[in-house]
Amino acid sequence: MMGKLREPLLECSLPAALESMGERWSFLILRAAFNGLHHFEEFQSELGIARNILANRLARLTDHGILQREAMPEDRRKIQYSLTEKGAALLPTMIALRQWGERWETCVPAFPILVDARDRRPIGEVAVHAHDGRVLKKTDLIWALPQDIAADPDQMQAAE
Amino acid sequence: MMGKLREPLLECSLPAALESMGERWSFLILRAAFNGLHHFEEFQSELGIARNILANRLARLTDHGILQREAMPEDRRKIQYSLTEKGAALLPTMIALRQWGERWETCVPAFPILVDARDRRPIGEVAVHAHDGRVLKKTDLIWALPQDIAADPDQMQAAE
DNA sequence: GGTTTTAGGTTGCAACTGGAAACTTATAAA
DNA sequence: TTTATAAGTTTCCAGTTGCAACCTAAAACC
Repeated sequence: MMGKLREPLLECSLPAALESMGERWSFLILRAAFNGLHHFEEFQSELGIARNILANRLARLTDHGILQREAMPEDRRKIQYSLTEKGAALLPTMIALRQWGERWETCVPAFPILVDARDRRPIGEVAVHAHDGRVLKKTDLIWALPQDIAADPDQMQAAE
Repeated sequence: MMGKLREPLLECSLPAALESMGERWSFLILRAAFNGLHHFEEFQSELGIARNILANRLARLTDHGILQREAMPEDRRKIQYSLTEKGAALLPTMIALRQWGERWETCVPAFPILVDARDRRPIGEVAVHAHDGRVLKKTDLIWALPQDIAADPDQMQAAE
């Protein structure tokens, strides 16, 4: 990830991502949503978060299109919060952070264990992969300008 | 990620991970470190962060073993901050969050582009993979108890 | 149809956290 | 010896968070 070229540190998408997810509780609320929680009181009692902060975060996550709120038809007092496509797209980030915490902070395997529903085998470690599937480390990455990027063989074939 | 079984929402490794990385600026400082920044003034001028907060975050990240600090031998005023192995292990999390921001927030491809140093081709999307490499979505995941986990074929072979 | 219950919030207030700018300390350069 | 510089500290103020108590609109009960 070294080299002369460097990422512009403040115009990139990471600050944009942190705009919606960088506040305290946001990740924990998101995880609760991934775990099937849907209602204000569920979040409140499971997480032990203050009600005003929870209300604030749910509104913020909804504003950012990460959660969607919908009044339940059978009891219109009940609001169901559920992940949007955009919210669900945070799955790899969340699992990556969880795996990191497991490996480097708690140092105990999570319990219960997250497995592939199809074959009930544990999921792999989230990693950065090359186009061909090799796992890449920090030192394997560099920044490149569009013209320095190797062409996709499929595209080359199509162009021939 | 549904089913009767659910993750204990407050004893898991995610809160532990957020303990060190959940504060404002932590991720941006980490990213700057990945981009080869090493010194207080570099972080300060690149990120525009308040000096006291920067000092606080650098100390916190150092305490948590994510960065290490070392006075440079040629100029002992200069402190070099660099990523530890533990800090470098946050690479997949950071790339995942960046890719998410790129896809769902800024909606423009990052520039410059992160490529594999070996073949200069863009890196893949960070995703959750099954043991055999299939990409898993939220609905493909379930929580399992140790006894419900399918055995690893390699281990089975070894046991036979 | 009037009272009660409940989900999902607000409000008020104390404690904590974040930021800008000035100040400090140790080291190095002139 | 003075001056400059890296890396913080300190001060002060504004904004955010957390907790408890209160509010409100929609069901549910009678």
